[in-house]
Amino acid sequence: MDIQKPRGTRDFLFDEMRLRKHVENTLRIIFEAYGYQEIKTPLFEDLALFTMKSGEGIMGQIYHFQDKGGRDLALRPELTAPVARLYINELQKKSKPIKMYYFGSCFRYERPQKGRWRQFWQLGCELIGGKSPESEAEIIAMAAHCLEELGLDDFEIHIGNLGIIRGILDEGDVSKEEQDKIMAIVDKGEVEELKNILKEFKIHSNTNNILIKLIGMNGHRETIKKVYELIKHNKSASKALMDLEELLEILEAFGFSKYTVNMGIARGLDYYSGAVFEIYVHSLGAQKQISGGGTYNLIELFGGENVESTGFAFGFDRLVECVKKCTIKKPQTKTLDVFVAPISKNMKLNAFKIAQVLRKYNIKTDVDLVGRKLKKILSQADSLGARYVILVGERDFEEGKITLKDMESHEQELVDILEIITFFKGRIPIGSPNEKVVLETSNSLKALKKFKMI
RNA sequence: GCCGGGGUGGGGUAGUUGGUUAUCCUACGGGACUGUGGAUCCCGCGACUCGGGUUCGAAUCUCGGCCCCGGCCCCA
Repeated sequence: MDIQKPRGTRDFLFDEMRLRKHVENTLRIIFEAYGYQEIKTPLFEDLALFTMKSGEGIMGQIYHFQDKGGRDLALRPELTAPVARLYINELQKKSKPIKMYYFGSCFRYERPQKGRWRQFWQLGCELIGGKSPESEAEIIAMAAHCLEELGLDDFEIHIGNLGIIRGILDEGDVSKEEQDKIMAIVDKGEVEELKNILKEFKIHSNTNNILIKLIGMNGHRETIKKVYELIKHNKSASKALMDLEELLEILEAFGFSKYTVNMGIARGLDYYSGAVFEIYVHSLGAQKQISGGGTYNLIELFGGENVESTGFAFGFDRLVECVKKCTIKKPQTKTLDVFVAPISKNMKLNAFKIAQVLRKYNIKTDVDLVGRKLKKILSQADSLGARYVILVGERDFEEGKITLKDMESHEQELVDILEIITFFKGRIPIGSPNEKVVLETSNSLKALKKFKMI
């Protein structure tokens, strides 16, 4: 029987996991440097959590099932809603702002393609109860910080504010439903399609013209002025534009100014209310967006108080792809520092004892478990990338010594059993166990030495 | 859901106008080598994605499924 992994899922092997862990740890450190604390929510939730937010339309892409109790459950397709739920359940009365981050996999039943899988990972955060342009700016600065720390430089951060288009549409007396449809098409960036739907909805030509011009506008900070000329007659759109300008000003104070102002960012969903941003890496191909976020009002939708919330998430898998292609290679940590090789069978137990001492010092140590010949053991140690091999042989052992072989220089030297840890100090990363363990290991080595001296 | 390209040992491949025992490299296991790794030699292991059809005979032709790759749709 040949069982394959489910479509759109992946196995990650050693090298891949090492890279993923590197990316994960890098981001964790930065998120925590900005004061975020990690949370974890269930892998599956009540189905309604996801349908009430986005409507039944998303059902086609949800992994949905009934448990033995007949409950309708769903593997989470994203993490924003679960985090909002967690906030309502647990954190409503905490002092604001609350900063939390998460890392976990999500599931969507979609056609797999480059940059898109059925199980994928998101690493993101939510900032609940912050003030608007400040929180947004800090979050965008943090996102940029992450990318820079990972050594990426071909990313683009596009920032917009939904209040601008909404303001114009309100002014044109466009209904809520029609607005949402229009926003969805703006998000796609299809100008022709937009023209058609504006015609279909019989939108006033004045509003129409402004919109068409507006969504094509993007650039650096000077774009604000151009947009202002276009929409200055509209009070709420102007207010949103001012917010956006303030955001940019703060963002620059936070040290990031490589942004692109983009009026065409709409994020598709109607619960976004203020600033929105998306990050692209064009070299990724069709699925080039690695991150998206903004300010939204989801908590109220779920029955909480009206509290402003800003958040974003990285498409973790896509981020890893970027890092993979990036020329700046991270220093590769050795998977193994030491391999302990008994030269003859009767040295086996001694080899185990020595290995165990090294492990107490957090030295990455492996030892022969299958009783192979020395030649094979060395070959094994070599293919594992071991930096050193400790040869435990009878002749050396008679003198209370072992042979320490440097696999890179091919040199070897006799080292006193009691000096093993000392030998490694300064050569490989070494832990500092507590006093009790130090004493134990030291006694263990002494016993080993005495054992053979007799 | 749609379009296109694919699927031969663990990895990479040759073979595909149908015709012996399916090629080579690598990896892996063992040995030559009883205390010294990446070398060499020998031995071993191991594959035609699955199912139906055509045929005396299918890895090869044909149909369908599954899976992979790229794209469309979608993308909370």
